[in-house]
Amino acid sequence: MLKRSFEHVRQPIKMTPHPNNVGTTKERILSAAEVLFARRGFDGASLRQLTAAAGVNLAAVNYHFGSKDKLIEQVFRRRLDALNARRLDALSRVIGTDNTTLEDVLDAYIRPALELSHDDNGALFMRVLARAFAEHDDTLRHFLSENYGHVMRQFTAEFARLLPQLSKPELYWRIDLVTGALTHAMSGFGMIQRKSGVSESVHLEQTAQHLIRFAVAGLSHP
Amino acid sequence: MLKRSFEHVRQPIKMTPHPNNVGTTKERILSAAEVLFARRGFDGASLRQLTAAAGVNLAAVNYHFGSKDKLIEQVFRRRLDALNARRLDALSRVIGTDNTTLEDVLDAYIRPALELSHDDNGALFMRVLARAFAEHDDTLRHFLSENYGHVMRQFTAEFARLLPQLSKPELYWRIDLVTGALTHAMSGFGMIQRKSGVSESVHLEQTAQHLIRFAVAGLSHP
DNA sequence: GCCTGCAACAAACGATTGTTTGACGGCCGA
DNA sequence: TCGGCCGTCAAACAATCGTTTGTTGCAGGC
Repeated sequence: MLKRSFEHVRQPIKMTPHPNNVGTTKERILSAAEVLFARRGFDGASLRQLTAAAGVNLAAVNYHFGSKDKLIEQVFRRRLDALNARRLDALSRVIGTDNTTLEDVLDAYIRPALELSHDDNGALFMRVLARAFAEHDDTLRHFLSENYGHVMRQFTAEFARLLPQLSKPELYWRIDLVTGALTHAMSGFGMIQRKSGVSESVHLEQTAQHLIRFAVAGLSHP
Repeated sequence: MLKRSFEHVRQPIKMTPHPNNVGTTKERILSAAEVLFARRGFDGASLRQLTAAAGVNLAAVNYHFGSKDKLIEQVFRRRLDALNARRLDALSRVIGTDNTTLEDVLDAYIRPALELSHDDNGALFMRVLARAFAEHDDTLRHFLSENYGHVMRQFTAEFARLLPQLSKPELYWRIDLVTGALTHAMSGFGMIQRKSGVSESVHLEQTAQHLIRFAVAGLSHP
């Protein structure tokens, strides 16, 4: 029997009143939203908690963003724009040569995501993203596809070039499973947690190495 | 720009009024809860939507379960008890012999989960589970660990026996990543969708094959 | 000096939330 | 036949939700 049920998921939580006493009102709202959406979900985090945590007035969200839903969209855009720009930048530096390896492309795919998940509140955003994936929502699917689908297509094309022996469906399957492993690792739910004696940058490097070797094996096995 | 924002995630939805006109009130509530929690999340699904879908009175949830949170817990228990019983049963049939293969153990681990995700409303429960994972909640973590941790430990021990060359941390990493791929595949968000011409059972078999071969490669690479 | 536009604020809006209440009716054992 | 439990029901509860309102202070342009 659970001593405490799942109730706390939707219970009010304690927060330091003004973790963000710097930056513009919009930025403070975005940062506070990222934290609270990660902790409580889109429905679970109320605008009152959110604006209190940001140290701004309740009406500021509707004033600056129009609605709570528009705010959610902006939280996505702010992080995903940066993530995908870095992914494409990293990819452009490793392709086009004859000796491009699978590890290179996977590194360009994985490392920007891992770095995002290790800086600042980026890890929290990864949980927001994992939540959104779990929502399994068609509108989100379209949003991601329309705005960031070209990134995925570019990586897929490169994987196809490096793995010519795989049929299209087979390749898609394997990329899908790699993405699942990556998402899971970044959301940080699994057994693996950073050891107390290990620095943040070392842990990032270890994670990247494990992921890349795992992905290489999963993608290129006969 | 999104034509429609993420708003619909929290908008009222249309449902057939009484999809479950059979079974006891408790069972009808549990089934309806599974469907609605998967579609809208724990916060997004209100007791009024839920009881209306089940065709029961609003107060029935609090009467039979005590609270909404207790109901959530029961939704978990009903499915996870069955899943883990089948996992342990499948595992017990493949271990203990000298010629147990990695494929056998992975099959015992993956197939019950996939079969659950393909029968009845089981696929919806998988989305509930994926959501819960994304919630990244400590109470949920403890609940899963206390109630079903022994299953995971048994599989881990078997993996360790079959992969003696791997250090403990290395093994945990790889199992973690396999779990991520499995969860992702079952939540059904990825690119791979069942083709219209493929029957449900064939698709299950294909998914199992892809997952097992991917997992074998990821677990046992040098 | 006056006016306009922006940003922030307290206060209130109607709607919806989970939960509780008390009454009603049918069933079963005594 | 009576009495008591059990499941169901409409109705109401206080609390909280996202959003809107009207007002205030403070800039910079004319």
